[in-house]
Amino acid sequence: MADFNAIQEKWQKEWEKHGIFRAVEDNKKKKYYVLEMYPYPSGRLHMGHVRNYSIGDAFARYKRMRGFNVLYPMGYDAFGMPAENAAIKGGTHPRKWTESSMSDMRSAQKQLGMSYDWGRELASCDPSYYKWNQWFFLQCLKKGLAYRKESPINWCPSCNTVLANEQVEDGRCWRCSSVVEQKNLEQWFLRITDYADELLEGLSDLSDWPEKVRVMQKNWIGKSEGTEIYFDIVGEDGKKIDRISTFTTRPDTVFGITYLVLAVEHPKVIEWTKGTVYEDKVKAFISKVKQKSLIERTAEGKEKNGMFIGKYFINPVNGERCPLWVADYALYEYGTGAVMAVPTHDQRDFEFAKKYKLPLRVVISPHSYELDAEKMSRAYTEDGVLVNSGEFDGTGNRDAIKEITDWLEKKGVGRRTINYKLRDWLISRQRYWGTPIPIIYCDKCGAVPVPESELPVLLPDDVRFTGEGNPLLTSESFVNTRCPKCNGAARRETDTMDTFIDSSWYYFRYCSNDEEKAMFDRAKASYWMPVDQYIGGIEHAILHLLYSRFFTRVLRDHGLTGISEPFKRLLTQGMVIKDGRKMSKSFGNVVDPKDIIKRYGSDTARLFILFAALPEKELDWSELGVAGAYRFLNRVYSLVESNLDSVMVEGDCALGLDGKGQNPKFQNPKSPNAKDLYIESLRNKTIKLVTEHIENFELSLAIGKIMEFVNALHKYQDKDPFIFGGAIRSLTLLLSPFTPHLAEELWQMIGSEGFVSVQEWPGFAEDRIDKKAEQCEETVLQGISDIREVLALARIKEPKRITLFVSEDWKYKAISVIKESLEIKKTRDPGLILKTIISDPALKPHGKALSRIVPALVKNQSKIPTVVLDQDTEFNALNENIKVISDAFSAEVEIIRGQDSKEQKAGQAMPGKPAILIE
RNA sequence: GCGGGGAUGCCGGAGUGGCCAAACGGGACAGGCUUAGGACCUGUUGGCUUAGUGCCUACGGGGGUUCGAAUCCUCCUCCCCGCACCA
Repeated sequence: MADFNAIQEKWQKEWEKHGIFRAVEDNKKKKYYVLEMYPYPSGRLHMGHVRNYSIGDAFARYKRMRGFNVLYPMGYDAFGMPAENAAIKGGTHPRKWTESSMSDMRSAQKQLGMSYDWGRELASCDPSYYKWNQWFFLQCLKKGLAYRKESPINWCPSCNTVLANEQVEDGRCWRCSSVVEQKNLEQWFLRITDYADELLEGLSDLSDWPEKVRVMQKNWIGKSEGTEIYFDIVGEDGKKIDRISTFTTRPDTVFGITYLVLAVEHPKVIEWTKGTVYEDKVKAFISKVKQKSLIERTAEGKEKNGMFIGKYFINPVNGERCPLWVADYALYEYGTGAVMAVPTHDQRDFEFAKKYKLPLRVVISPHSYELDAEKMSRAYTEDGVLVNSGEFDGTGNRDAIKEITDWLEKKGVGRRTINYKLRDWLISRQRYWGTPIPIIYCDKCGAVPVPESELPVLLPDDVRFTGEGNPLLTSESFVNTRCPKCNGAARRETDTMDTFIDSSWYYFRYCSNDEEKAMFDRAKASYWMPVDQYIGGIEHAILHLLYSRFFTRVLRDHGLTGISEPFKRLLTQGMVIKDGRKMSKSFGNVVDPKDIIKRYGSDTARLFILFAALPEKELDWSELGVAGAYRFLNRVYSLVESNLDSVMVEGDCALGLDGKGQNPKFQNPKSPNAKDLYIESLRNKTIKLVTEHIENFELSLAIGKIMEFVNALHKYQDKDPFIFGGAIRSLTLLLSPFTPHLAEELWQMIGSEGFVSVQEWPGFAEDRIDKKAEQCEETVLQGISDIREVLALARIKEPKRITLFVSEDWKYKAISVIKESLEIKKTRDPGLILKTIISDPALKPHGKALSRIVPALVKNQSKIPTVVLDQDTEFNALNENIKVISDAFSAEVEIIRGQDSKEQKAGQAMPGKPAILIE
């Protein structure tokens, strides 16, 4: 049994000593940037991390072996609440806590054998990093992309800070799950909405992102095209007092408006009721609604509440006067905060109107029946024809959308507009452990930006962590400063930035992590960026990935980069679960990677985790599975160790099936025999499939193929040392991305030079024809399972003639087998020949099958001179098709009739199954 | 409600028109090795079976297309995930 822990330590030291994973810009080489979402250093590496890195490392190693100049860095998302909470609890300074966590994490990552370029490491809590957050913020400020505004915001009472919209899940804080409160505060925002349209448009270019993530982002941005309609507001006396605008996507229903609702936050509600009999009641209603939590207000199936506010509006299309209401179902943040209500054609309005006995009027009539407003049980939201709509009666409702909008625009009572759900990004946080916002408040000059020359604004150390309020407020030396403009006494902004700012550009920083004069070196970034392969959890589908896409565009518009999209290809890895639930402390089902590594070694941990499930899927942790991976690695080790005397490594391939020609040193007179050929062709096939699987991120399938190969090598008797040696060499190369330590060890054992980690990936032949393997003995095989191999052999031998005997059951199958053996892919365009065949009704039954192969054969210029298909007389059509084949190849086609000749020729051919004779 | 993804053998999980009773691994069973256990190796692992290159039943359920369907179309059921009073 191999001592995997010793092997892994040995090679980790060697790799480090020789610095083989360092990435250096080289314009002559094609780059490839592999990146995992940098972790928050919580101090404990969990299985999710191991999975994330195992996937990334396997891919980075593979790409490196494919000859790419690979950038594969690691760093830490080092600002954040847990460090601060630890300080409150334990009295350790967040910096200290974070640094020790990072060091634990780093050593665990090194122990796993990840091939990072550690020279590019970064930590976001480092002043040399967060300085550039501040600089970037100031640039945004100059451009008007950063602004300060008082508005209703989400407040987490437990974290003692505000949250961005993206950080509220089901009305709860994304971190601590406390119920989020609504507050009105003055805060800093980034104007991400300026980029809403571009962020949406850009999604269509991200073809290598999971559909799911793209859809989630699309929904989050929530673009909807519609119409703004203006209504004059009148009092009881009919006198116009104001004007209001509403947003709708259904202008075709304007004639059905019977009331209008305003959101409770809408300032006009207070204004218009002031001093009226409605004032007190409305105020009471508003405060009642506002008291409710976000969860209560948005709960499913919640009953809608509202009240009349004593004012009316005039519908511009028909001059009708209808009542104005305030209601909790209108959202102030969306559209204009005012909604035109059409109860007959909107379910929400319908429910509200029924509850408060507001009138209903049908304006869209279904094609096949008539609606009666009195009898409707729910709103009619399908298409139909306009009725009760004046000059628009009889128009289809979809056409009416355009026509009515045109009409509104012409009359100056409406206009086309676009609405987004996306809100600006609130970046202020009332916490200590983050990037200080570089702003100084002066009584005279207002909010004054810190001059760039004074950056970074350092986080002070003289703070007290009381657990109440922002610790930064306790630092006198930080808070009290002088105004950069007037030099008068002033106070610093004590809010820090959302840590998502840090993670929105760290991937640029890796390109030149030591750059002191800029966020990053533009030239280096333009070599490495964009990230070619990004890997991380689905939980960042919106937050981090949307912010990063926004940041990259801002950087672009600032002239710092030429790209718009930071991540070319994205893989969202699945969760690691155990016993049917997520691995988590609260479920008590956590498996510590350290224990697994100690017991089985890193290679086993990595192999299991990659083999147990496809990367995107959930991975069910299984102790038995881990043991299985461990057994497999032992089997591989002993396969090599106990057969070292049969290993002769003279290149990958003895017979030249890799297309490079036969190895001149290969001269075993008994070889190649069928077993040798089988191993050789399996080797070729394995390389091909493993390569394809890795490219498609089907890592578990790639490993499965390697396992099959190992099983076959175990069964390989009377080994030819060249062929076996070549197979072992290939196997070692294939294993290298997955179990790099064992691969290095094997590489050394078989006497190969250098590190396997930086060898060239093995090649494979797409086409297995090899003229130099002609000497292999003439073979006659029969039976279904052999067809494929026989045809492969046939091609090596360049036979004069192949006779394929098929019974009726097998006609179609045989054709498809030929097709596949000749490596003809699906032909979607059957071309001229197909037309000829199916135009004759007599050919119909087999036309389809043959029509797929014949044009393909022609196109591929198959090297088989003669194809003989046995046939039953009733299948005249087959004859015809064979003629087609014959013409296509200008070759002789023999048709053998009857049982006798079949049995004769095939020798042992059994009825019902095909046989092949090679001459 | 809208959107995305699923349902395969004892289990995890491949397979997207014919080498499919279904890869690979786990588990189980039998045998070998061994003082024994473990480890390792070999074989079996849907049912029937005259043991055959045999038959039947099967890839969530119904219907369809096809010479042929786990795979394509259609309807249905159930599960997971995201968004959700977005006008």
